[in-house]
Amino acid sequence: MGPTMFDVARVAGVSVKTVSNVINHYPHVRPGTRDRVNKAIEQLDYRPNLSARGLRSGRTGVIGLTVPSLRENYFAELADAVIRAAEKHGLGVMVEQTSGQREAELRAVSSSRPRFLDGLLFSPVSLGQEDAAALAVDGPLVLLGERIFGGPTDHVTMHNMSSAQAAVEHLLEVGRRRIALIGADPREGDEANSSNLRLRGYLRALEQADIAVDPVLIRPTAMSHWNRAGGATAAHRMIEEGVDFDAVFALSDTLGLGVLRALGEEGRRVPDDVAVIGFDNIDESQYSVPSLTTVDTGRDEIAAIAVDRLIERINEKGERRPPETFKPAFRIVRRESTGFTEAD
Amino acid sequence: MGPTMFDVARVAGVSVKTVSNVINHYPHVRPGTRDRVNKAIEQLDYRPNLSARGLRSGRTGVIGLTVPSLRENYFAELADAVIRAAEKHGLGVMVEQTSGQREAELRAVSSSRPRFLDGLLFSPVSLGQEDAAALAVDGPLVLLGERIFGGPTDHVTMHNMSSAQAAVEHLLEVGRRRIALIGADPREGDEANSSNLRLRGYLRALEQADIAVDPVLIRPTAMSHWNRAGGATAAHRMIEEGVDFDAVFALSDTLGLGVLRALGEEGRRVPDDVAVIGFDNIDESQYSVPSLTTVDTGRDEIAAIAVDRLIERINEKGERRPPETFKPAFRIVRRESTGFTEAD
DNA sequence: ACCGGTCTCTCCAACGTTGCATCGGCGCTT
DNA sequence: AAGCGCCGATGCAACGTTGGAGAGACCGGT
Repeated sequence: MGPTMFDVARVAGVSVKTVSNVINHYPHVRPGTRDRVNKAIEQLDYRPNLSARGLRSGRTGVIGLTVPSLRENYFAELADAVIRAAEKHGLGVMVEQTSGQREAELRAVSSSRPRFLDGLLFSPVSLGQEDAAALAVDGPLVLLGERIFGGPTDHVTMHNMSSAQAAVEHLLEVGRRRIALIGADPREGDEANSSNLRLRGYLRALEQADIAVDPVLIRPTAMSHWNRAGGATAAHRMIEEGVDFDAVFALSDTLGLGVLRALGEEGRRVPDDVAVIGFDNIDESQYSVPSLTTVDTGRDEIAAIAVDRLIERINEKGERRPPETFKPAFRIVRRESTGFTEAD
Repeated sequence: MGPTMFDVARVAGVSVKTVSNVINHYPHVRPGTRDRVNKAIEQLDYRPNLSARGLRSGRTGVIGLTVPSLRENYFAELADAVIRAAEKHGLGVMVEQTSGQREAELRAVSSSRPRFLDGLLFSPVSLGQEDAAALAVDGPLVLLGERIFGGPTDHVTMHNMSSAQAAVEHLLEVGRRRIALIGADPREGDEANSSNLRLRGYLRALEQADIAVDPVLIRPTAMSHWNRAGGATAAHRMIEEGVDFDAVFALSDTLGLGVLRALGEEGRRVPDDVAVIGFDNIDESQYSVPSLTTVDTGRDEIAAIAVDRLIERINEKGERRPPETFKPAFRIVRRESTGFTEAD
């Protein structure tokens, strides 16, 4: 066990409380005293014991980030952004994975999670609107994603509908008319999830361009198959069925990368025969062959906002600000898969 | 603030310590008492305060994982594996990123890191053999990767040399003779890092096949450019220089994916004109066009071993086992980029 | 019936830190 | 010169938990 405040106090010739005051930047400490204490801290390589601090003050300086899986590039990059944002505020990040399982997601927000996180950033994929109540408990919580709206917590999401609309408009601009959508929600209903919101943007873009919607172009893919394999399968099947299309709007980049692969295997040239746009702007899309045009949803900003809101909630005393929803700006990143060569 | 042991004790009609005993599976508690306590715990939704436990027992149940960046697929997948392995033992994982910077790496193992992690898994890229001493401090530590050998800690690494040799032998088996190596260390010396160890495997394979080494085929790439862009650049340059080659051994999958892209752009067919093998077996390599043959280095096993060793160190009392090095088995995963269609 | 040992549970103290109360001294106002 | 308020520092208690010691009940062997 390392040195404690007591040791620092002894070396600096002050009381333990004064050491605490210096560390916490309490203003009424004479510069000379402060220096002596800091020198002693350095000399002993003293570091505060976060357990003790957490016990006494109720703060540990650690927040949680709960995502489906770091193997999905989007979430790995989100985690990277969150860790960077948290670090700026001196917070550590404990990462938990749910594999997208309902069980695990419920566990993450409620019981059995030991008490020691100052707050939680939570990106559910299985919990839905009907579980909004489950989020009412358990300390500062900021929600990421679009599974649950109007819940009791702050919520950082993205301009799903308008950015999807812009994506489709981009395909229209490059002259496409038979635009397939890959990644539609295979379930009934119009629950406000990523799929359905982006679908609405697609429909709206077509409507405004006076293009009739052909249901055969709307290709369902369960969220659990929102990966390269799922995208490839969907594209293969569409071709197998003889569907006529000259563009694909993939509802995620990984779906889009799978589509690119399948189109290559089927001998369709991208973008000549088929233009493809993805969604998320993961690092990888920049390096695929061809590179993938996509929607940048402002991931870094999402992370920064989420961390800021969470910190605000953590510091909240009695008066509680009502829950808010935040949506950073998006932009279309034009790349080879829609006929451009330079990004940005 | 939630219920405490005191509340549970009151409801169950026992002492606080008995509650503690039940929670910690102390054997001498009557089943009836245990049930009453468990019922009270459930009823109150009691969860232990890890700060208090950590303060009293010196354990927090959280380990650290320090990697360069989660944006690199290899490390994202490693983090995934570590988190899963740790979860099996009831441990949480706090992830820190260093961006591969020496400063940040030194900070991670030594001062300023607040005391509350039970132990640390550390994967340095900038620290080298000369920094081995810096690792002597600061509690349980298990090293990942091949930057530092013979240090004062346990070390989980991989069969770099023999698996690289096997990779090159695979290329020889499919009839290639002019095998380029992309990702060599541009610096002088033969420090035992990933690059140089894999280079040795390459050299040994050629030697055993009685093929002369052509230095022009050994292409340097700084570790900081071990990504798709770096691989693409290296391949482009090699073609620009008019180098004759019929295979590429990329020292990482991301380098290999960049090579695939560049070869496509240059009109070289893979595997017909050039066979390519990567290293790491990241998820993505399975879905590239063409899919990338690679070396699976046993990432899950690395994570499991590392967590197990770390836990063992954490539980170590006085007698210290001398530091050990572990290397899980590897295997070659044959895919399209060397002329195979089925993985496994 | 007695004794030693085991089982079940309890009491007390301690982990390292910070919130609160307080205290002497100094400078400024009246 | 007395009073007031601020500055700089201190001491004490408390956060929720667990280690250790120990008390009483119970058991089996003699």
